[in-house]
Amino acid sequence: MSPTIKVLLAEDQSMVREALAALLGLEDDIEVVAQVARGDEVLAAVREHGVDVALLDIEMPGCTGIEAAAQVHGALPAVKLVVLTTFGRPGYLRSAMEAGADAFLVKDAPAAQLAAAVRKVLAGERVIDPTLAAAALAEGANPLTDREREVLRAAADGSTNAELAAALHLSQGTVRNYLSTAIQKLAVRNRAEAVRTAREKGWL
Amino acid sequence: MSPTIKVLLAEDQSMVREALAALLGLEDDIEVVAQVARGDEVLAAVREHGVDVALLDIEMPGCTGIEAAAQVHGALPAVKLVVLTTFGRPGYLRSAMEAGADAFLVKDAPAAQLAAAVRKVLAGERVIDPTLAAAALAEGANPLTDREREVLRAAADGSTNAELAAALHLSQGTVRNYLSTAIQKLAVRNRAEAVRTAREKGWL
DNA sequence: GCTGCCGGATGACAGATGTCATACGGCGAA
DNA sequence: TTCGCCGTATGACATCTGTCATCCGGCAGC
Repeated sequence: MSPTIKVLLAEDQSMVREALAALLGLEDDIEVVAQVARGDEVLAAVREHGVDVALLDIEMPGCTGIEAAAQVHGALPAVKLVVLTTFGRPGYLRSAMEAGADAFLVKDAPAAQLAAAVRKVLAGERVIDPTLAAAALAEGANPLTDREREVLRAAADGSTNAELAAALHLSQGTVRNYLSTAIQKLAVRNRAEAVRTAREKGWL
Repeated sequence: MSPTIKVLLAEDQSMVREALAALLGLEDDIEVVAQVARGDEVLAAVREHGVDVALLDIEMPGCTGIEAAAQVHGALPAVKLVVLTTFGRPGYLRSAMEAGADAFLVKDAPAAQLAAAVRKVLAGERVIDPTLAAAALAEGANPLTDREREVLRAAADGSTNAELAAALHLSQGTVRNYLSTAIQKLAVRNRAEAVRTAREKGWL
């Protein structure tokens, strides 16, 4: 009856990407018309191929799937967006939704949900794992300020205060202040734990 | 001519696992006869289904794909082992080979290499990315002692010296000594960097 | 039987990190 | 307009971390 659904797949690991394409290729009503390996190639590819639904992994070089989703949503609001991720972090779900995503799937969900989600978003539905949705709501919003987040992100690789200060054009004392407040807000005891929990919650 | 190749797929993320199954299902001479999501279910499944080739992801609950490979290699040496991983860490390659793996593939290699590797290992070949092999050789062996590795692994989540000491039944001073030697061996400047580089090299 | 290395420990010291009080300009909400 | 928060900064202080020298018992290799 209706023409096939044109899907774009954005995922950096070729093997996974092509495997997902094979999976979707088994569906009669779905056609993978484009594949990209970088977040910053998504928008152009969506435009070029007249994509109906974009399937976006979060962790990608160039820019994240969430940023790509925001770009597509801004430029072509009719395109449906499915965000697909390894990590079921509530903060990711929240950001994805704010970026205009229509569905949020974790990669350890059954494969059948992928094609199902594609059809549902095209029908105007939103697809979100209820457990994750609950977790996202229960956890509340990111308590970190922009600067705190930046400093924490920069500190994630084990850089010292002096290096952070140089990299962010701040004084060492200020760096310590930000880390200190971040540590308190996250209710942890040092920067390493702060990085860890912020990551887990998708707040980084 | 020859009967189909019986393959087992071990990978914890359902969506990826089933997608890889779909991919391999497109090949006439390959049949995915078993899928497991945990490392500790591999050996039993290999036995039960008379598997020819086991495809093992490294990061899995239960036990790692490398440990699973060692088990299978010990119990059923005729079974060919393909280790598949997200991270092309030279240390992983080294451990995989020591565990008896016949092939080592990274997930960002083209999908076609998967079926190709399955056929090659069955023909007695070994399949290893030459760049990775070079990196593994260039890097040398893991310089960390068992204890240093344990302490570093335990320190990875940001635990303080006191917690590490308690968890590992050591004195705080000893914990600091191990971390200090690990930091020197890895040529870095603090425990966070040590964790980071040890992870990168697959030495953790 | 030495010589090394590993696991384990102590003490001392320097430098890094975390906390707190305090300050100032800007900006948004009440 | 006043209050509060953010970004930025300083100084002082306590604690944590990293380094080093030194020690012990055990065990492997020469």
